[in-house]
Amino acid sequence: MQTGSDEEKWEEDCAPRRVLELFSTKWTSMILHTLHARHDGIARTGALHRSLPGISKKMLIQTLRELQASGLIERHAQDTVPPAVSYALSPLGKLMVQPIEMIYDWARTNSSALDQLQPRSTSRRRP
Amino acid sequence: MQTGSDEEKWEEDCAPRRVLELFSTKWTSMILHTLHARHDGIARTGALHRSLPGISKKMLIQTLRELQASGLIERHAQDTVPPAVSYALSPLGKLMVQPIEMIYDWARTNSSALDQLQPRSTSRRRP
DNA sequence: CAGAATCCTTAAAGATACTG
DNA sequence: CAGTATCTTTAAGGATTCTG
Repeated sequence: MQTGSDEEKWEEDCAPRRVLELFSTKWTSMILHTLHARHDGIARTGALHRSLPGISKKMLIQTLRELQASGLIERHAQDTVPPAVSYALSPLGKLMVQPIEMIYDWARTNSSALDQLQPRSTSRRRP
Repeated sequence: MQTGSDEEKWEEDCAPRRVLELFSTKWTSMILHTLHARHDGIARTGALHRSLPGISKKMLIQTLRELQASGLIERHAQDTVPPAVSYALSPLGKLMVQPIEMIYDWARTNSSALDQLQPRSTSRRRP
């Protein structure tokens, strides 16, 4: 009994669920994390792409667009040729980085325990 | 520069990504959270169902099966009629509850800032 | 370099009905 | 009460090609 209101009101649209939605898109958290932890909050498209093993160009751009629409990152384009585009964490983005880093930190310090986690047998496609 | 190894090795299968995968299944975190926060770690199927607004019976059972296969919960069935089944957090499950609660706590204390988050326009189906 | 435009393949999710 | 069995729908993700 910590805060007083132990009778938590369960709405379908509560703050936790909104955050979880962000986590549910595969690349969202990884992009925000990489932007923060590897590029100090701002990076060009190509650099970002190279820092994210496994992502396709399409998913990178698409997720960046969604992050921009959500107000988590800002897109800065210099009208040169060839074009130079940077993506930077917005203030709201820097806030959202907090829970993401919490997860990353927790995962790293508990990585050995996580080895016991039985992996899900999804997408067992042969190479 | 905190830990020393700032040159983080990026593998596709690292601890953070494994945790994020759990978060990517819609109901996983909510079930674990509910089990922990509303039922003290153990609950019967029906009670759990009633505590999770919006979930279908199929998704509940299906996700419970996956959580069980991952070793996060244990299923206890009494062979009576009608059957009485309980699901309880395993030790590993209690561990995984930690990051989930971190997210929930963070989301609640930052709920006002989260209002600025532009919702994604997915599933705009009319009722 | 950055991105748009297609096409395609899978899962995730949900609705519904049936069973012991 | 707890669970299975189907059947749809939709979205997520990915591969590839083209453009300024």
